[in-house]
Amino acid sequence: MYDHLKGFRDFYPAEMGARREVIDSLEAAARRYGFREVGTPALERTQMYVDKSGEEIVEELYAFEDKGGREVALTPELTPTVARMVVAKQQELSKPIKWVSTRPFWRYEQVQQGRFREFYQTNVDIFGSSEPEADAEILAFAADALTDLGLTGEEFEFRVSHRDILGGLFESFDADVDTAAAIRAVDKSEKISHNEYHDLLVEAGLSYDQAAEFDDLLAVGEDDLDELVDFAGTDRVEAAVTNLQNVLEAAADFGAREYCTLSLETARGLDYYTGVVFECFDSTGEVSRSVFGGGRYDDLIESFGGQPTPAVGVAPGLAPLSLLLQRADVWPEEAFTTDYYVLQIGDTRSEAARIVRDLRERGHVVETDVADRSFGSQLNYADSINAETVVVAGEQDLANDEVTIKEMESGDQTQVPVDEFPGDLERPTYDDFA
RNA sequence: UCCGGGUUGGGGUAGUGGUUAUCCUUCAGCCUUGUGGAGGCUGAGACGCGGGUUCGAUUCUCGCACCCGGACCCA
Repeated sequence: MYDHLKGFRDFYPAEMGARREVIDSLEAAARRYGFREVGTPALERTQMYVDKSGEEIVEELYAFEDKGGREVALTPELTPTVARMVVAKQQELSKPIKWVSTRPFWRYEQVQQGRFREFYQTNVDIFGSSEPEADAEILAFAADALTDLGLTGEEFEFRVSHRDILGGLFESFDADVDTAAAIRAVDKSEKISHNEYHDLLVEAGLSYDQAAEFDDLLAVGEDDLDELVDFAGTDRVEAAVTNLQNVLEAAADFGAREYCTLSLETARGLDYYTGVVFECFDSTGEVSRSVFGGGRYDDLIESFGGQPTPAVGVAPGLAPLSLLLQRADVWPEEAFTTDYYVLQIGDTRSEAARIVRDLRERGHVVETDVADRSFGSQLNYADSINAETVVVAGEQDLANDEVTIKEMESGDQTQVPVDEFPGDLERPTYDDFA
Protein backbone atom coordinates (compact mmCIF):
# COMPACT_ATOMS: atom_id res chain seq x y z
CA MET A 1 0.00 0.00 0.00
CA TYR A 2 1.21 3.44 -0.88
CA ASP A 3 0.10 6.64 0.81
CA HIS A 4 -0.78 9.55 -1.33
CA LEU A 5 1.27 12.70 -0.89
CA LYS A 6 0.11 15.29 1.57
CA GLY A 7 -2.22 17.77 -0.07
CA PHE A 8 -2.83 15.56 -3.10
CA ARG A 9 -6.24 13.96 -3.38
CA ASP A 10 -7.93 11.05 -5.13
CA PHE A 11 -11.42 11.61 -6.38
CA TYR A 12 -13.58 8.49 -6.66
CA PRO A 13 -16.44 8.43 -9.15
CA ALA A 14 -19.24 9.65 -6.88
CA GLU A 15 -17.37 12.74 -5.73
CA MET A 16 -15.83 13.25 -9.15
CA GLY A 17 -19.30 13.34 -10.67
CA ALA A 18 -20.21 16.24 -8.42
CA ARG A 19 -16.94 18.02 -9.19
CA ARG A 20 -17.51 17.51 -12.90
CA GLU A 21 -20.96 19.09 -12.65
CA VAL A 22 -19.54 22.13 -10.88
CA ILE A 23 -16.67 22.56 -13.35
CA ASP A 24 -19.00 22.14 -16.32
CA SER A 25 -21.33 24.75 -14.87
CA LEU A 26 -18.52 27.27 -14.36
CA GLU A 27 -17.21 26.73 -17.86
CA ALA A 28 -20.65 26.90 -19.43
CA ALA A 29 -21.18 30.29 -17.81
CA ALA A 30 -17.83 31.47 -19.17
CA ARG A 31 -18.62 30.19 -22.66
CA ARG A 32 -21.86 32.18 -22.71
CA TYR A 33 -19.76 35.32 -22.26
CA GLY A 34 -17.53 34.29 -25.14
CA PHE A 35 -14.53 33.30 -23.04
CA ARG A 36 -12.48 30.88 -25.13
CA GLU A 37 -10.73 27.93 -23.59
CA VAL A 38 -6.93 27.84 -23.59
CA GLY A 39 -4.69 24.89 -22.80
CA THR A 40 -1.51 25.50 -20.88
CA PRO A 41 1.57 23.57 -19.72
CA ALA A 42 2.03 22.13 -16.27
CA LEU A 43 5.68 23.23 -16.18
CA GLU A 44 7.17 26.66 -16.71
CA ARG A 45 10.57 28.14 -16.08
CA THR A 46 11.05 28.92 -12.41
CA GLN A 47 12.47 32.29 -13.35
CA MET A 48 9.07 33.47 -14.58
CA TYR A 49 7.65 33.21 -11.08
CA VAL A 50 10.73 34.71 -9.49
CA ASP A 51 10.43 37.71 -11.82
CA LYS A 52 6.80 38.18 -10.95
CA SER A 53 6.82 37.45 -7.24
CA GLY A 54 10.37 37.52 -5.95
CA GLU A 55 12.96 34.95 -4.95
CA GLU A 56 11.05 33.83 -1.83
CA ILE A 57 8.39 32.31 -4.05
CA VAL A 58 10.66 29.37 -4.86
CA GLU A 59 10.01 28.01 -1.36
CA GLU A 60 6.36 27.69 -2.28
CA LEU A 61 6.94 25.99 -5.61
CA TYR A 62 7.43 22.44 -6.74
CA ALA A 63 10.63 23.51 -8.44
CA PHE A 64 13.46 21.34 -9.74
CA GLU A 65 16.07 21.05 -12.44
CA ASP A 66 14.99 19.01 -15.44
CA LYS A 67 17.24 16.58 -17.30
CA GLY A 68 18.27 19.33 -19.69
CA GLY A 69 19.52 21.46 -16.82
CA ARG A 70 16.57 23.89 -16.94
CA GLU A 71 15.19 25.27 -13.70
CA VAL A 72 11.47 24.50 -13.93
CA ALA A 73 8.44 24.57 -11.66
CA LEU A 74 4.97 23.09 -11.61
CA THR A 75 2.66 26.03 -12.31
CA PRO A 76 1.37 27.57 -9.06
CA GLU A 77 -1.03 29.88 -10.90
CA LEU A 78 -2.14 30.67 -14.43
CA THR A 79 -1.62 34.41 -14.69
CA PRO A 80 2.06 34.42 -15.67
CA THR A 81 1.42 31.73 -18.26
CA VAL A 82 -1.44 33.57 -19.95
CA ALA A 83 0.55 36.80 -19.73
CA ARG A 84 3.38 35.03 -21.54
CA MET A 85 0.92 33.73 -24.14
CA VAL A 86 -0.56 37.17 -24.70
CA VAL A 87 2.86 38.73 -25.13
CA ALA A 88 3.93 36.01 -27.57
CA LYS A 89 1.00 36.60 -29.95
CA GLN A 90 0.15 40.15 -29.07
CA GLN A 91 -0.14 41.33 -32.66
CA GLU A 92 -2.29 38.55 -34.02
CA LEU A 93 -4.83 38.19 -31.23
CA SER A 94 -7.92 40.33 -31.63
CA LYS A 95 -8.76 42.45 -28.61
CA PRO A 96 -10.22 42.13 -26.19
CA ILE A 97 -8.74 38.72 -25.50
CA LYS A 98 -11.14 36.66 -23.38
CA TRP A 99 -9.84 33.36 -22.11
CA VAL A 100 -10.99 30.64 -19.71
CA SER A 101 -9.17 27.62 -18.36
CA THR A 102 -9.83 25.00 -15.68
CA ARG A 103 -6.77 23.12 -14.53
CA PRO A 104 -4.80 21.86 -11.58
CA PHE A 105 -2.08 23.97 -10.01
CA TRP A 106 0.54 23.06 -7.45
CA ARG A 107 1.94 24.90 -4.49
CA TYR A 108 4.19 23.54 -1.79
CA GLU A 109 2.35 25.03 1.13
CA GLN A 110 0.62 23.98 4.30
CA VAL A 111 -2.61 22.10 3.90
CA GLN A 112 -5.70 23.38 5.67
CA GLN A 113 -9.40 23.70 5.11
CA GLY A 114 -10.06 24.42 1.45
CA ARG A 115 -6.35 24.50 0.63
CA PHE A 116 -4.37 21.69 -0.89
CA ARG A 117 -1.03 21.27 -2.61
CA GLU A 118 -2.75 20.26 -5.81
CA PHE A 119 -5.86 22.28 -6.48
CA TYR A 120 -8.15 23.20 -9.35
CA GLN A 121 -9.01 26.68 -10.48
CA THR A 122 -11.08 28.13 -13.27
CA ASN A 123 -9.29 31.24 -14.52
CA VAL A 124 -11.26 33.82 -16.47
CA ASP A 125 -9.46 36.85 -17.86
CA ILE A 126 -9.97 39.78 -20.21
CA PHE A 127 -6.92 41.40 -21.79
CA GLY A 128 -6.94 44.61 -23.76
CA SER A 129 -9.68 46.70 -22.19
CA SER A 130 -9.29 49.21 -19.42
CA GLU A 131 -12.97 50.12 -19.59
CA PRO A 132 -15.17 49.62 -16.53
CA GLU A 133 -17.35 47.32 -18.63
CA ALA A 134 -14.55 44.77 -18.62
CA ASP A 135 -14.32 44.78 -14.82
CA ALA A 136 -18.08 44.57 -14.64
CA GLU A 137 -18.19 41.68 -17.08
CA ILE A 138 -15.84 39.72 -14.84
CA LEU A 139 -18.10 40.43 -11.87
CA ALA A 140 -21.16 39.46 -13.90
CA PHE A 141 -19.58 36.22 -15.03
CA ALA A 142 -18.69 35.37 -11.43
CA ALA A 143 -22.20 36.15 -10.27
CA ASP A 144 -23.74 34.06 -13.03
CA ALA A 145 -21.40 31.19 -12.29
CA LEU A 146 -22.45 31.13 -8.64
CA THR A 147 -26.17 31.55 -9.24
CA ASP A 148 -26.06 28.84 -11.91
CA LEU A 149 -24.77 26.54 -9.20
CA GLY A 150 -27.84 27.27 -7.09
CA LEU A 151 -26.50 30.02 -4.84
CA THR A 152 -28.49 33.18 -4.19
CA GLY A 153 -27.58 36.70 -3.17
CA GLU A 154 -28.36 35.67 0.39
CA GLU A 155 -25.44 33.30 0.36
CA PHE A 156 -22.50 35.19 -1.08
CA GLU A 157 -21.23 38.69 -1.60
CA PHE A 158 -18.50 40.31 -3.63
CA ARG A 159 -16.56 42.74 -1.50
CA VAL A 160 -15.36 45.30 -3.98
CA SER A 161 -12.49 47.68 -3.48
CA HIS A 162 -10.04 49.69 -5.54
CA ARG A 163 -6.28 49.58 -5.25
CA ASP A 164 -5.79 53.08 -6.55
CA ILE A 165 -8.13 54.53 -3.96
CA LEU A 166 -6.03 52.93 -1.26
CA GLY A 167 -2.74 53.87 -2.88
CA GLY A 168 -3.96 57.39 -3.66
CA LEU A 169 -5.09 57.97 -0.10
CA PHE A 170 -1.75 56.84 1.33
CA GLU A 171 -0.02 59.14 -1.13
CA SER A 172 -2.12 62.08 0.01
CA PHE A 173 -0.90 61.86 3.58
CA ASP A 174 2.04 64.01 4.49
CA ALA A 175 4.17 60.98 5.20
CA ASP A 176 6.60 58.63 3.51
CA VAL A 177 4.37 55.57 3.17
CA ASP A 178 5.44 52.12 2.01
CA THR A 179 2.30 51.60 -0.05
CA ALA A 180 2.75 47.87 -0.53
CA ALA A 181 3.18 47.29 3.19
CA ALA A 182 0.26 49.58 3.97
CA ILE A 183 -2.00 47.70 1.56
CA ARG A 184 -0.97 44.41 3.12
CA ALA A 185 -1.95 45.91 6.46
CA VAL A 186 -5.36 46.83 5.04
CA ASP A 187 -5.73 43.31 3.70
CA LYS A 188 -5.14 41.93 7.18
CA SER A 189 -7.27 44.47 9.00
CA GLU A 190 -10.29 42.22 9.40
CA LYS A 191 -8.24 39.42 10.90
CA ILE A 192 -6.30 41.36 13.50
CA SER A 193 -7.14 43.72 16.32
CA HIS A 194 -7.67 47.41 15.87
CA ASN A 195 -4.43 48.21 17.65
CA GLU A 196 -2.40 45.71 15.69
CA TYR A 197 -3.84 47.17 12.50
CA HIS A 198 -2.82 50.68 13.47
CA ASP A 199 0.62 49.40 14.47
CA LEU A 200 1.08 47.95 11.00
CA LEU A 201 0.00 51.19 9.37
CA VAL A 202 2.50 53.07 11.51
CA GLU A 203 5.22 50.62 10.53
CA ALA A 204 4.31 51.43 6.92
CA GLY A 205 4.94 55.12 7.57
CA LEU A 206 1.79 56.75 8.92
CA SER A 207 1.53 58.41 12.31
CA TYR A 208 -1.01 57.01 14.77
CA ASP A 209 -3.29 59.99 14.15
CA GLN A 210 -3.05 59.43 10.42
CA ALA A 211 -3.74 55.74 10.86
CA ALA A 212 -6.91 56.52 12.77
CA GLU A 213 -7.91 59.06 10.15
CA PHE A 214 -7.28 56.56 7.38
CA ASP A 215 -9.27 53.93 9.23
CA ASP A 216 -12.24 56.32 9.39
CA LEU A 217 -11.94 57.16 5.70
CA LEU A 218 -12.23 53.51 4.67
CA ALA A 219 -15.52 53.18 6.50
CA VAL A 220 -17.13 55.60 4.06
CA GLY A 221 -20.47 54.55 2.60
CA GLU A 222 -21.15 53.73 -1.02
CA ASP A 223 -22.88 57.05 -1.57
CA ASP A 224 -20.19 59.12 0.07
CA LEU A 225 -17.16 58.16 -1.96
CA ASP A 226 -16.78 61.79 -2.93
CA GLU A 227 -15.63 62.46 0.62
CA LEU A 228 -12.49 60.55 -0.24
CA VAL A 229 -11.92 62.77 -3.25
CA ASP A 230 -12.37 65.84 -1.11
CA PHE A 231 -9.97 64.55 1.49
CA ALA A 232 -7.21 63.61 -0.90
CA GLY A 233 -7.72 66.38 -3.40
CA THR A 234 -5.70 64.52 -5.99
CA ASP A 235 -6.51 63.56 -9.57
CA ARG A 236 -5.45 60.03 -8.79
CA VAL A 237 -8.05 59.47 -6.09
CA GLU A 238 -10.69 61.27 -8.09
CA ALA A 239 -10.01 59.07 -11.12
CA ALA A 240 -10.02 55.93 -8.97
CA VAL A 241 -13.30 56.81 -7.29
CA THR A 242 -14.89 57.60 -10.64
CA ASN A 243 -13.61 54.32 -12.05
CA LEU A 244 -15.02 52.34 -9.13
CA GLN A 245 -18.39 54.08 -9.49
CA ASN A 246 -18.41 53.38 -13.21
CA VAL A 247 -17.64 49.71 -12.65
CA LEU A 248 -20.48 49.43 -10.15
CA GLU A 249 -22.86 51.20 -12.54
CA ALA A 250 -21.92 48.85 -15.36
CA ALA A 251 -22.32 45.92 -13.00
CA ALA A 252 -25.85 47.12 -12.31
CA ASP A 253 -26.68 46.95 -16.01
CA PHE A 254 -25.04 43.53 -16.23
CA GLY A 255 -27.10 42.15 -13.34
CA ALA A 256 -24.25 41.81 -10.86
CA ARG A 257 -24.65 44.94 -8.76
CA GLU A 258 -26.88 43.30 -6.18
CA TYR A 259 -24.06 40.94 -5.23
CA CYS A 260 -21.49 43.69 -4.75
CA THR A 261 -20.73 45.46 -1.50
CA LEU A 262 -18.30 48.33 -1.19
CA SER A 263 -15.53 47.19 1.11
CA LEU A 264 -12.39 49.28 0.96
CA GLU A 265 -10.83 47.08 3.64
CA THR A 266 -10.60 44.40 0.96
CA ALA A 267 -7.23 44.78 -0.67
CA ARG A 268 -5.94 41.37 -1.73
CA GLY A 269 -2.39 40.72 -0.64
CA LEU A 270 -1.04 40.60 -4.13
CA ASP A 271 1.26 43.38 -5.30
CA TYR A 272 0.33 43.37 -8.97
CA TYR A 273 -3.28 44.49 -8.70
CA THR A 274 -3.82 48.02 -9.95
CA GLY A 275 -7.52 48.93 -9.97
CA VAL A 276 -10.74 47.27 -8.92
CA VAL A 277 -10.21 44.24 -6.71
CA PHE A 278 -12.85 42.03 -5.16
CA GLU A 279 -13.23 38.94 -3.04
CA CYS A 280 -16.17 36.58 -2.77
CA PHE A 281 -17.28 35.77 0.77
CA ASP A 282 -19.85 33.52 2.35
CA SER A 283 -22.57 35.90 3.54
CA THR A 284 -23.28 33.77 6.59
CA GLY A 285 -19.62 33.81 7.57
CA GLU A 286 -19.56 30.08 8.10
CA VAL A 287 -16.83 29.80 5.51
CA SER A 288 -14.50 32.18 7.23
CA ARG A 289 -12.01 32.66 4.45
CA SER A 290 -12.36 34.41 1.12
CA VAL A 291 -13.82 31.94 -1.35
CA PHE A 292 -12.02 33.45 -4.32
CA GLY A 293 -10.95 36.80 -5.64
CA GLY A 294 -10.06 38.78 -8.68
CA GLY A 295 -9.24 42.18 -9.96
CA ARG A 296 -7.47 44.39 -12.40
CA TYR A 297 -3.77 44.05 -13.16
CA ASP A 298 -2.92 46.56 -15.84
CA ASP A 299 0.87 46.49 -15.57
CA LEU A 300 1.65 42.79 -15.69
CA ILE A 301 1.70 42.28 -19.46
CA GLU A 302 4.06 45.19 -19.94
CA SER A 303 6.32 43.87 -17.21
CA PHE A 304 6.46 40.60 -19.16
CA GLY A 305 7.82 42.48 -22.15
CA GLY A 306 4.61 43.15 -24.02
CA GLN A 307 2.88 46.28 -25.19
CA PRO A 308 1.03 47.98 -22.32
CA THR A 309 -2.11 45.86 -22.03
CA PRO A 310 -4.75 46.30 -19.37
CA ALA A 311 -6.15 43.12 -17.86
CA VAL A 312 -8.79 42.00 -15.41
CA GLY A 313 -9.69 38.53 -14.21
CA VAL A 314 -11.03 36.18 -11.58
CA ALA A 315 -10.06 32.69 -10.52
CA PRO A 316 -12.52 30.60 -8.51
CA GLY A 317 -10.86 27.61 -6.87
CA LEU A 318 -12.88 24.44 -6.70
CA ALA A 319 -11.94 23.58 -3.10
CA PRO A 320 -13.10 26.79 -1.40
CA LEU A 321 -16.05 26.95 -3.77
CA SER A 322 -17.13 23.48 -2.71
CA LEU A 323 -17.03 24.61 0.93
CA LEU A 324 -19.45 27.40 0.06
CA LEU A 325 -21.68 25.11 -2.00
CA GLN A 326 -21.80 22.51 0.74
CA ARG A 327 -22.52 25.13 3.37
CA ALA A 328 -25.41 26.39 1.21
CA ASP A 329 -26.50 22.78 0.65
CA VAL A 330 -26.29 22.99 -3.14
CA TRP A 331 -23.30 20.74 -3.71
CA PRO A 332 -24.41 18.27 -6.41
CA GLU A 333 -25.58 14.89 -5.25
CA GLU A 334 -22.80 12.37 -5.21
CA ALA A 335 -24.62 9.43 -6.77
CA PHE A 336 -24.48 7.61 -10.08
CA THR A 337 -27.31 7.56 -12.50
CA THR A 338 -27.76 4.84 -15.09
CA ASP A 339 -30.51 4.82 -17.69
CA TYR A 340 -30.55 1.10 -18.50
CA TYR A 341 -29.09 -2.15 -17.30
CA VAL A 342 -29.46 -4.96 -19.84
CA LEU A 343 -29.48 -8.22 -17.91
CA GLN A 344 -28.26 -11.36 -19.61
CA ILE A 345 -29.06 -14.87 -18.58
CA GLY A 346 -27.79 -17.87 -20.54
CA ASP A 347 -26.26 -17.43 -23.97
CA THR A 348 -28.05 -14.23 -24.92
CA ARG A 349 -25.09 -11.98 -25.56
CA SER A 350 -25.82 -11.37 -29.21
CA GLU A 351 -29.39 -10.14 -28.75
CA ALA A 352 -28.55 -8.27 -25.54
CA ALA A 353 -25.70 -6.51 -27.31
CA ARG A 354 -28.01 -5.37 -30.06
CA ILE A 355 -30.34 -3.80 -27.50
CA VAL A 356 -27.43 -2.21 -25.65
CA ARG A 357 -26.07 -0.71 -28.85
CA ASP A 358 -29.47 0.61 -29.93
CA LEU A 359 -29.90 2.33 -26.58
CA ARG A 360 -26.37 3.75 -26.54
CA GLU A 361 -26.86 5.14 -30.04
CA ARG A 362 -29.69 7.16 -28.57
CA GLY A 363 -27.21 8.65 -26.12
CA HIS A 364 -28.26 6.78 -22.99
CA VAL A 365 -26.04 5.42 -20.23
CA VAL A 366 -26.33 1.65 -20.61
CA GLU A 367 -24.60 -1.15 -18.77
CA THR A 368 -24.74 -4.87 -19.22
CA ASP A 369 -23.08 -7.94 -17.73
CA VAL A 370 -19.34 -8.20 -18.30
CA ALA A 371 -18.65 -10.47 -15.34
CA ASP A 372 -20.80 -13.52 -16.09
CA ARG A 373 -22.81 -13.09 -12.95
CA SER A 374 -26.04 -14.67 -11.78
CA PHE A 375 -29.46 -13.16 -12.20
CA GLY A 376 -29.63 -12.04 -8.59
CA SER A 377 -26.17 -10.56 -8.67
CA GLN A 378 -26.89 -8.63 -11.83
CA LEU A 379 -30.05 -7.20 -10.35
CA ASN A 380 -28.18 -6.30 -7.21
CA TYR A 381 -25.58 -4.50 -9.31
CA ALA A 382 -28.25 -2.72 -11.34
CA ASP A 383 -29.67 -1.49 -8.06
CA SER A 384 -26.28 -0.33 -6.85
CA ILE A 385 -25.71 1.83 -9.94
CA ASN A 386 -29.22 3.30 -9.66
CA ALA A 387 -30.39 1.86 -12.95
CA GLU A 388 -33.74 3.32 -13.86
CA THR A 389 -34.81 0.48 -16.14
CA VAL A 390 -33.61 -3.11 -16.35
CA VAL A 391 -34.09 -4.93 -19.63
CA VAL A 392 -34.05 -8.66 -18.96
CA ALA A 393 -32.72 -10.40 -22.05
CA GLY A 394 -32.94 -13.94 -20.73
CA GLU A 395 -33.17 -17.25 -22.49
CA GLN A 396 -36.74 -17.73 -21.42
CA ASP A 397 -37.77 -14.27 -22.64
CA LEU A 398 -36.00 -14.64 -25.96
CA ALA A 399 -37.49 -18.10 -26.47
CA ASN A 400 -40.80 -16.24 -26.72
CA ASP A 401 -39.20 -13.44 -28.77
CA GLU A 402 -39.71 -11.14 -25.79
CA VAL A 403 -37.73 -9.14 -23.27
CA THR A 404 -38.79 -8.09 -19.79
CA ILE A 405 -38.84 -4.37 -19.03
CA LYS A 406 -38.51 -3.69 -15.32
CA GLU A 407 -38.83 -0.35 -13.59
CA MET A 408 -36.42 -0.57 -10.70
CA GLU A 409 -37.97 2.00 -8.40
CA SER A 410 -41.36 0.27 -8.26
CA GLY A 411 -40.28 -3.23 -9.23
CA ASP A 412 -43.03 -3.35 -11.85
CA GLN A 413 -42.28 -5.26 -15.02
CA THR A 414 -43.85 -6.33 -18.25
CA GLN A 415 -43.11 -8.41 -21.34
CA VAL A 416 -42.37 -6.67 -24.63
CA PRO A 417 -41.76 -8.24 -28.07
CA VAL A 418 -38.02 -8.11 -28.61
CA ASP A 419 -38.29 -6.46 -32.01
CA GLU A 420 -40.27 -3.61 -30.48
CA PHE A 421 -37.49 -2.68 -28.09
CA PRO A 422 -36.35 -0.01 -28.25
CA GLY A 423 -38.31 0.28 -31.50
CA ASP A 424 -39.01 3.84 -32.55
CA LEU A 425 -38.97 5.13 -29.01
CA GLU A 426 -36.21 7.53 -28.01
CA ARG A 427 -36.17 6.61 -24.34
CA PRO A 428 -38.51 3.71 -23.65
CA THR A 429 -39.40 2.91 -20.05
CA TYR A 430 -41.82 0.58 -18.31
CA ASP A 431 -44.60 3.15 -18.64
CA ASP A 432 -44.47 2.95 -22.44
CA PHE A 433 -45.46 -0.71 -22.36
CA ALA A 434 -47.52 -1.10 -19.21
C1' U B 1 8.05 25.97 9.36
C1' C B 2 5.01 26.14 13.92
C1' C B 3 0.67 24.77 17.46
C1' G B 4 -3.46 21.37 18.80
C1' G B 5 -6.19 16.78 17.93
C1' G B 6 -6.18 12.17 15.40
C1' U B 7 -4.94 7.02 12.72
C1' U B 8 -7.92 -0.56 14.76
C1' G B 9 -10.83 -4.71 8.04
C1' G B 10 -13.49 -0.67 2.26
C1' G B 11 -16.72 2.70 5.88
C1' G B 12 -18.13 3.32 11.21
C1' U B 13 -16.45 1.27 15.91
C1' A B 14 -15.21 -1.84 20.90
C1' G B 15 -11.02 -3.33 23.49
C1' U B 16 -6.44 -5.18 25.68
C1' G B 17 1.19 -5.33 28.05
C1' G B 18 -0.25 -12.18 27.06
C1' U B 19 -4.65 -17.99 23.48
C1' U B 20 -8.45 -17.23 17.78
C1' A B 21 -9.04 -8.60 18.48
C1' U B 22 -15.51 -6.89 19.32
C1' C B 23 -19.79 -5.30 16.95
C1' C B 24 -22.41 -2.85 12.82
C1' U B 25 -22.02 -2.05 7.86
C1' U B 26 -19.75 -3.17 3.17
C1' C B 27 -18.00 -6.45 -0.58
C1' A B 28 -17.97 -11.41 -2.92
C1' G B 29 -20.19 -16.25 -3.43
C1' C B 30 -24.13 -19.54 -2.43
C1' C B 31 -29.29 -20.83 -0.93
C1' U B 32 -31.66 -18.90 -6.10
C1' U B 33 -30.24 -20.20 -14.87
C1' G B 34 -35.10 -16.12 -13.47
C1' U B 35 -35.94 -11.22 -9.84
C1' G B 36 -32.61 -5.98 -6.16
C1' G B 37 -33.80 -2.71 -1.96
C1' A B 38 -36.14 -8.95 3.16
C1' G B 39 -33.75 -13.36 5.25
C1' G B 40 -30.16 -17.52 5.95
C1' C B 41 -25.29 -19.71 5.17
C1' U B 42 -20.14 -19.28 3.65
C1' G B 43 -16.08 -16.32 2.63
C1' A B 44 -12.91 -11.71 2.17
C1' G B 45 -10.99 -7.83 4.94
C1' A B 46 -7.69 -4.11 10.28
C1' C B 47 -4.20 -2.70 14.98
C1' G B 48 -0.44 3.47 9.50
C1' C B 49 5.26 2.73 9.02
C1' G B 50 9.98 2.24 11.54
C1' G B 51 12.95 2.16 16.00
C1' G B 52 13.11 1.63 21.55
C1' U B 53 11.53 -0.58 26.42
C1' U B 54 9.82 -5.72 27.48
C1' C B 55 10.12 -12.73 28.04
C1' G B 56 6.10 -10.65 25.08
C1' A B 57 3.82 -4.20 22.18
C1' U B 58 -2.14 -3.11 18.60
C1' U B 59 -1.64 -1.29 23.88
C1' C B 60 3.96 2.22 26.82
C1' U B 61 7.73 5.44 24.37
C1' C B 62 10.38 8.07 20.29
C1' G B 63 10.66 9.33 15.13
C1' C B 64 8.24 9.48 10.44
C1' A B 65 3.97 9.35 7.12
C1' C B 66 -0.92 10.63 6.38
C1' C B 67 -5.71 12.97 8.12
C1' C B 68 -8.65 17.05 10.61
C1' G B 69 -8.35 22.02 12.61
C1' G B 70 -5.49 26.52 13.34
C1' A B 71 -1.06 30.13 12.92
C1' C B 72 2.20 32.04 9.09
C1' C B 73 1.42 32.66 3.93
C1' C B 74 -1.88 33.13 0.21
C1' A B 75 -0.08 34.05 -6.56
